[in-house]
Amino acid sequence: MRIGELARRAGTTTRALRYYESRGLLPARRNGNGYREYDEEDLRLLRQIRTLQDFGFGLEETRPFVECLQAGHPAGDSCPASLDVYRAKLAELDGVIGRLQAVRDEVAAQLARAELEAAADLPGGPEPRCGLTPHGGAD
Amino acid sequence: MRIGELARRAGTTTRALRYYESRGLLPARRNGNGYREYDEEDLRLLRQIRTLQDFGFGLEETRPFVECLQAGHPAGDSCPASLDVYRAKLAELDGVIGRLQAVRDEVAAQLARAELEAAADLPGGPEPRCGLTPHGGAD
DNA sequence: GCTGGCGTTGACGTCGGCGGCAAGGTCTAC
DNA sequence: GTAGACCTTGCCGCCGACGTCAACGCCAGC
Repeated sequence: MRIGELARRAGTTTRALRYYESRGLLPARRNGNGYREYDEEDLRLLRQIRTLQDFGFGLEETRPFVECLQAGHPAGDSCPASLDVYRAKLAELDGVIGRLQAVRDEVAAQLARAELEAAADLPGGPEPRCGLTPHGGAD
Repeated sequence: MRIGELARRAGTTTRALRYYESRGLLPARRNGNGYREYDEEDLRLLRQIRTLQDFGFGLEETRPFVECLQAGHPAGDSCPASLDVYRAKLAELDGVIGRLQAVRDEVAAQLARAELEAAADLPGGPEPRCGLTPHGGAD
């Protein structure tokens, strides 16, 4: 099949496919007129890429999975390198989630405080302090 | 004080300050030779910006806080517009965290499955399936 | 007067994953 | 033969928050 059909069947665009090829991720055969030619195996590789991308994996992170499939393994994550990517992504996600959660709690606290102060200011309250408190606590 | 000193005292760079000014966020007076001239109030504004930035707020999101301080309010979050930004950021964070958590759990599950299959493959296991499962479930 | 350390503006580079457009080649159908 | 649907390469644009020059001006000290 050609690039347009492959893109449609994988739910992506020809632009993305050419980009993947330029990154050496999804090589393509060429037929007589220079058109790219793909088969069902390429569709498998591409679906692996797309699935990981949908999960927030970067393109480079999908490479071990693709190479694993290309090497004839039954699944993209049948190889140790893929498992390493899983583990690294897991650690990365845990870090990001933890930091975001901390920020979320801090923002929620600041919002609650500011709302209280606003309510206290209407009847006539005391003088508050300056916005969001820096990380260090004391300046 | 001039731009270099302000940058040092706020823990940022002159480049960032000029950028903020170009965005209309932190205007500067000029002295005779064309140098930017700042005072302690500017330092307060800048610290407000930096604190919010450290929490992951975009520059535009800091604008209401800065304008609130410029309007003479005691804190950057003394104004309704700032509270709206808090609330929007809170909702945004909750959405992002929820999605990341879902991805995290999915990756953890895939990792566990793949590790099991790898262990089962060494002694001689059954045939597994393909990598990470797409969102839809059935294709 | 000359060095060095400040400051100025302007323009381009960064990172990722493509989108969009231009200018052309190729094949099919009518 | 010609419209139109596909394909090709290549290059610029985008998003945010600056970093990194380049080329220059200003001022203090020796």
